[in-house]
Amino acid sequence: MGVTQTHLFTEEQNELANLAKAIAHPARIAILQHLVKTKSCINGDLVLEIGLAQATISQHLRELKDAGLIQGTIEGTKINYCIHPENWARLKSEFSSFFESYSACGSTC
Amino acid sequence: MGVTQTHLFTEEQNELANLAKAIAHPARIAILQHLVKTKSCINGDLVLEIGLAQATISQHLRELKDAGLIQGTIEGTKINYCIHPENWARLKSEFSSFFESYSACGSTC
DNA sequence: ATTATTAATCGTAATATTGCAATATAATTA
DNA sequence: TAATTATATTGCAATATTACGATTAATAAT
Repeated sequence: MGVTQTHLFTEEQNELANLAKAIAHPARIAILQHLVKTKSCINGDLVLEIGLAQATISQHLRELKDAGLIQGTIEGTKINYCIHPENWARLKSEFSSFFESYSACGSTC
Repeated sequence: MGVTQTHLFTEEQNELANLAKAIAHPARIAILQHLVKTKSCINGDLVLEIGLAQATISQHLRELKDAGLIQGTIEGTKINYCIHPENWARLKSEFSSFFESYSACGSTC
């Protein structure tokens, strides 16, 4: 045990859960907020901005990249990360439709 | 190690990450979708609906309750769960403002 | 009172995540 | 080429999560 039984759920449910998991850590929230604010940034900035070790930041960046939320372009020895516009929009719309499926009116609890 | 260093982050970042974590599992997404659809439901329904064991569903329900996303009222031997309207609205608005902080126009990647 | 029904809790095993030091890789500069 | 700089990867330890059987608690029905 200890492994999520993804086969029990729909593609949509697993996808939404994975997207949520990608942002389910304050460091990754902080990274995304920094990317949004500065429009782009390099890995080293984040190590200073956030107090975590370089290896840890790199790991969080990879998770965000794997989830498709950010992309990086090589600039010399540095790597310039930024939000992935299309996937960000998709994330936003998937969460929106999830949240909006509930209209608070007729709750019988 | 293995423990998230919450002290490095703002209240807002930790809160958003925790809310994301609450929905970062397909079973919890499925439970919420079922609650949205049926307006209310009991634990036993979910055990049939989803293929997980009763103890596992109960555990997921507690996580959703701890995050404030659902509430339950006792009805005889059963417990009737439903979405927590105010907290759902808060969740929705926090995610909205997070997603909308990024406007896709000026990305320089 | 005893028995059924329903859900929560406990205990435990398996797996995942978080974090970092050390090392490796890749591009730049002297 | 060698040294430097910046990031990725590896290996490992600590902690968290997921899942479920067994048990418990609380109410309902007989």
